[in-house]
Amino acid sequence: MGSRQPLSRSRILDAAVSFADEHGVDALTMRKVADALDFRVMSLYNHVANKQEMLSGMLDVVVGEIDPPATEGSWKDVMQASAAAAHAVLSRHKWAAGEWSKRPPGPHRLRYIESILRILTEAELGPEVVYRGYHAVTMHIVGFTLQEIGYEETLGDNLEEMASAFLEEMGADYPYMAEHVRGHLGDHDHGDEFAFVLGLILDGLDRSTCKTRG
Amino acid sequence: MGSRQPLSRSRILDAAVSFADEHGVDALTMRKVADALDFRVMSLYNHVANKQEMLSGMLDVVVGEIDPPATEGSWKDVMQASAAAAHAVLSRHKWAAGEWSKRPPGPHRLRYIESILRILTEAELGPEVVYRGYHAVTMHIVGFTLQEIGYEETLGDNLEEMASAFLEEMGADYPYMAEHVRGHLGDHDHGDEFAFVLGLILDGLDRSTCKTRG
DNA sequence: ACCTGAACACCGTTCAAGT
DNA sequence: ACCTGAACACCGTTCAAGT
Repeated sequence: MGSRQPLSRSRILDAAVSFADEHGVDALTMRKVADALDFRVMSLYNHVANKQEMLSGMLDVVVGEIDPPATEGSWKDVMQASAAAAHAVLSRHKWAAGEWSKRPPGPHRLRYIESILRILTEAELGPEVVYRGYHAVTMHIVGFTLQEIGYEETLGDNLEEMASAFLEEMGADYPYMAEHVRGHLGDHDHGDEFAFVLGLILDGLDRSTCKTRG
Repeated sequence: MGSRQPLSRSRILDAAVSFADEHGVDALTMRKVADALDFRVMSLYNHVANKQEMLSGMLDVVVGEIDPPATEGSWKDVMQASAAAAHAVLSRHKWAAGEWSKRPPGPHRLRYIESILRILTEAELGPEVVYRGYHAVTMHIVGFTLQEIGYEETLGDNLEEMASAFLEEMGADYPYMAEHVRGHLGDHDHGDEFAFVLGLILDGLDRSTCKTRG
């Protein structure tokens, strides 16, 4: 808590990330971050420009936790593993996916983007498929995680309770949704959906390259 | 502006949506919404519970603008058209995609979800593919739009300028990104990326059904 | 160079008072 | 039933003063 080492940008970002992990990004306040570090608010402004810039820095700290992709293996396996690593990190910092598209990329994210593009380029998919594939893959990583977290948070802790309440109240009006909710509840194993959908995209990219080639 | 009809939940939501469209959701304030309607702040609380609930209502207003899917045609065509309609609406209200995963679904969104599930169910893909397909499709609609808007907003109005500045400064350090940025800048037509990636997903779902069917 | 007290212009929300 | 003045506990940020 109140460790009285001198303040620094890095210590501020770390404290802010921890706070957001624990209390959510909506509760994040310059004053709360300063409190956690046992300094007064205004001191923060000696090391970060303002709250927006601090949030950009926080996201880049998180992106820095994503392991760089493997240097060998089939491109699809490498891509799947790298996406899984990103997914794990974004699941650990539940506020981060929501910030992803709002913040300009910092140094860690630039390197991350570069690594994704490298995988796709070295797969020799052709420039057009690389271009579109990059957007498709990053969209999936961030979008899927965001959706997953959204489910958890809006349904709250008592997931089962909420779901069965929905089934009783509105199940008759929304038959297809009722069926879907039953799918969420049931003990049926849906496997790794994140990897499954990414697989569809990667296979599709592969196939559309073949079409272009031949 | 200051039309002095009596206040109502619906008028408040409409005014708030207009304000967010014009100035962004970060600038949205209870006081500003009240000002736009020529009432005082506190009056809003007679019609909406609080700011969070107002935002949920605003998102549901936006979802209500999405045309319901066609009742005939191949399931992929229907899905593509419905997704395009949603994409158009979310592009018109640039703040909405970012709220999507944060807000509990309102009545319009429940009907929207139901319509997506109906399309997939009637396509006879099998329960497992319907379950995963629903997540994949909604993820794509919201995630892709979010990413598109993020590009626009972080790059700002002077897109070309920013991009060529990046190319000169960091092009050497990030060769793959440099190539990608050139793709964004060039006059090469990339076609409808939104539809293209959704196509990969829909074809993949179709194919994985065939596999399951055996 | 870095920390901070005081201050400013704003927030969301409540509550009692009006009509 | 709906509107509102006053107030409360908070914000982000600036600036001049301290060391």
